[in-house]
Amino acid sequence: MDKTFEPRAVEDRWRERWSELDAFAPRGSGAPYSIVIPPPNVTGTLHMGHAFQHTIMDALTRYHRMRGERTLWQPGTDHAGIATQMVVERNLKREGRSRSELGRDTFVAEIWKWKEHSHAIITSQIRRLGSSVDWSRERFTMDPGYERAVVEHFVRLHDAGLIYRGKRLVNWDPVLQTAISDLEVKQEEEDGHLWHLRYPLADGASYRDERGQSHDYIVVATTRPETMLGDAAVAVHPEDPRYRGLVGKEVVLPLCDRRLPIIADEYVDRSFGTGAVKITPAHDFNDYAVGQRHDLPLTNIFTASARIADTAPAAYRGLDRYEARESIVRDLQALGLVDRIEPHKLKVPRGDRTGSVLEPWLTDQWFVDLTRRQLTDGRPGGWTAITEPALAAVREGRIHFVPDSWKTTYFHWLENIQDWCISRQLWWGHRIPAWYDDEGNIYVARSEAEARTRYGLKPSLPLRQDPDVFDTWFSSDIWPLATLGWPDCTSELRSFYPTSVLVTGFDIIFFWVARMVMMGLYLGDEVPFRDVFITGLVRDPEGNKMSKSKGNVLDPLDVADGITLDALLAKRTSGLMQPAMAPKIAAKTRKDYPKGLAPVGIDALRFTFAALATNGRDIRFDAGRAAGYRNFCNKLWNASRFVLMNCEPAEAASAPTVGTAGAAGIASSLPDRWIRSRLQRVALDAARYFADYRFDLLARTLYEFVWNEFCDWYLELSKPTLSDGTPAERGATRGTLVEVLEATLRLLHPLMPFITEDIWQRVAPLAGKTGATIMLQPYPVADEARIDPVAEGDVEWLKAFVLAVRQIRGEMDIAPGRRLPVLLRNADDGDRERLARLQAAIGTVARVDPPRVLGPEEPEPPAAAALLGDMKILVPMAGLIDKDAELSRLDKLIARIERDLERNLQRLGNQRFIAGAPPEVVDKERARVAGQRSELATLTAQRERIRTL
RNA sequence: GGGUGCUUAGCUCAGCCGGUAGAGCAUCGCCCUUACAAGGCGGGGGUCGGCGGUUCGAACCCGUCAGCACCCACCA
Repeated sequence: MDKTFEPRAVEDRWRERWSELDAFAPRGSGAPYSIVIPPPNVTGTLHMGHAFQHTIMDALTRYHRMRGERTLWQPGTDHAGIATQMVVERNLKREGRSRSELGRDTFVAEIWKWKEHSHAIITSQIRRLGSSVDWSRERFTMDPGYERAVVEHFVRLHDAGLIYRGKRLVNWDPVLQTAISDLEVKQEEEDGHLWHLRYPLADGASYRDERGQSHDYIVVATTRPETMLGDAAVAVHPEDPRYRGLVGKEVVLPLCDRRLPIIADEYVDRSFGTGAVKITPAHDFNDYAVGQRHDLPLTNIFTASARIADTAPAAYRGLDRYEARESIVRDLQALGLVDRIEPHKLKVPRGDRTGSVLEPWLTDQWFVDLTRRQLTDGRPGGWTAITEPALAAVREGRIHFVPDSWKTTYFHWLENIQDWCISRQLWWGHRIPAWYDDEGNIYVARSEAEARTRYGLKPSLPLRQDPDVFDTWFSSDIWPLATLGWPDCTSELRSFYPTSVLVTGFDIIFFWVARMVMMGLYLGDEVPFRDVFITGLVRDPEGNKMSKSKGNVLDPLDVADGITLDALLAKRTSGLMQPAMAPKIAAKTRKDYPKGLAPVGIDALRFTFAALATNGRDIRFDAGRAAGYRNFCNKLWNASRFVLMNCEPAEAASAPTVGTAGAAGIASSLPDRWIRSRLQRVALDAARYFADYRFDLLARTLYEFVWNEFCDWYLELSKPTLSDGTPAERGATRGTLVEVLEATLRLLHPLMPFITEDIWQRVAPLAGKTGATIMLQPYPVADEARIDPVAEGDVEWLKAFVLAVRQIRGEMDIAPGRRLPVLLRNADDGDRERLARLQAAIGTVARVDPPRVLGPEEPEPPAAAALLGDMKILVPMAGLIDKDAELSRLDKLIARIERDLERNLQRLGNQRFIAGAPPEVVDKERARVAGQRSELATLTAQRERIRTL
């Protein structure tokens, strides 16, 4: 083995080998365990968040596979309608081409080309990460079988009365020129103005203001003066005394030569502005509702690109909405109709993809009814809305959120849900399976041919398919079903649905999780997954969200493989939407990664994600942490080298190598029993942490076991046996080394697949194990009979002994290599017995001569002292230890004990503590105080002795 | 306007059922001790955001305030 762990070579070797072995496919006849991948968008490449979630999913997959379950991790990718179309449009724009120029078919062909490109990158990234997905089952949301499922999905919902088409006010993106759903709208507070406009009263009516002054107009306040062209009324509150006499009268809409009624509606807030509101039903969601109540006409004044339409006065037609605003305000000012303009903060709706300001716009769209319709397919169980079973499933615990608190968010959204607009005026996506004849009749069916037979249409009747496509999420909400073969009742569907767990981010609980639950229950008659493990977001070192535009993204493979500062700078500053940001991005990058990133390898990257995966919280990616786990890999690598050097047949020729420790009458040494005992406890913990999705605690437990117990203590304790033990003793220790290392590799494998596989291949034969891959070996299960509290106690004693000597050595700056004499005072029988057994180990590990127990009357030489219970450990000072240094060390020790003792005495002096606390706590406290008192006495005496030298 | 989460060492974070605060990184000292200098050994470093309450005992439970973050919502 090389002296240092070189991740890349190891990764490449095993990735290929696993692929040859077809080891990722479900096998065996165990209980099924399945995870569907949240399909990455084919918009580009995987980011840190994907790598994070993949770590978790792969750890779960490998763990359950090793436990012998029939395990499937279903892979695939998502066509991601808007997102992908935008990427391709942007690329075209760079080449000076456009979507409209290409036409639909050519454009879609371009997107397919892009899809292949992005898909190739994504799948190679997934392979690099070691994700053990079953590639043979890979799906894409637009592959033919999936397409069929999406059509079936729509038709079934439609036939059950859960789909309708209608002219509604929707969120319209004038740049993309498509409707989007409520979820895709981001409301941001922005600085704007509140324009107070005077609308003249008709027929000589008048309005008296608070000060009794009479006006021939009323003032309405608006943040969007240009929408006045579409006004249908002015509304006041029914109980507003200021306007009581005006309700039912009319105003003259300036610039438009129209009369508008003054209406009364509870919607109006009397305290805002003047208490009078212009109502524009076709361009505002609230006004739309008011308009419905009062039967107001809908005047659509915008075109699809948010220019003024021909329904408006000629003067403004064709103007962009903001040009129109300026122009209208100018004209109103000229007429003296602008009362005043105030600065005002308002919520501006923007598309989460384009960032463009959205318009509420009146169009024909398809909706899923999530609120009010009765199902017409006679479904048993009292379905009222499709949301109800989805709420019940979580409420009744058939689906568990981890962390549990996310269910609140889920409930809140489903309980306040609106109908879902699923049609998009895009070219990339699933065409809606609906056909129209020339009279506008709609025929929904699985195909045009089916439409004709279903609705009895003549073959000659011309039909046009709806040009729109579905919202991406309308196809991904059946992902767990469709990837397993639905609508066919395949054996995969039967065994792997419901899936075991969904691992995803909180940002798509609404978009995806809730909708999958609804559709899974409706179409699949079962929840789509039992657990939902919600991960946090991966953020940059300052806690900012990672995004290309902020220039703070990291490619997970760059973390694994390392990247120079220059290359990272180039990646982050190229192809920016706002090139002006480049210097700022470069500066921040230089600050965060002054030397670029050193390679850490996939295993360390994965271990980092696991260790940071605490309780669903967002994580700040910490390159230092990753480097620490790279060191951990190296530690494991070198510990394995040590084991192999000492246990490989050539090295071990002089003694029995392995075999089961304890077999053949070989007595296990204390350290052997201790480390095996610890191993059982670790296996116990690991099982618990997997069950609880506590990957952070899992990682920490394994890290500490390997480093702090196996390496720091067990390997050191094995050395004297390996060099000086009898052949039988050596054989037993070799057996334990190999046995514990081999099991540890299996414990670690789900988190660190590559390094564990590579080492396991060399270690397994020594442990008498065979197998093509560690992946298919059983995950260690604790054997509680091998937990050995006596051995654990003995080793604790030994560690305390060694630490005491090391403390003296360290504080006195005595070279580690220098052997020290040690004398003992007050050793009781237990101490003597342990000493006899552990003398060799102590000698090697603490680098001391065999400790000698002083006789009762034997005088004590000047020495530095430490305590182990009542036993005093003495390191004679002669030629080694400076008197003042030892005095100050003792002072420090004494001060610390005094401080603690004082606090504890105070506690014991408290009657209510004695009376109120459980007796065992009080006893523990008493024992502690007694110990501290005696330590203090001994150390104080020791200090006096040294002082008087 | 509702809701959720967070605040612990210089930094990033653990801390389970309430019982004397932990890790990694950073820092200081001694060491190239044949598994590992990507290492070993030792040290220093915390009023657990503030205040109040419950309790024999609070980082942990309750209340409150402050700050930060996020989510939802139709106030022109």
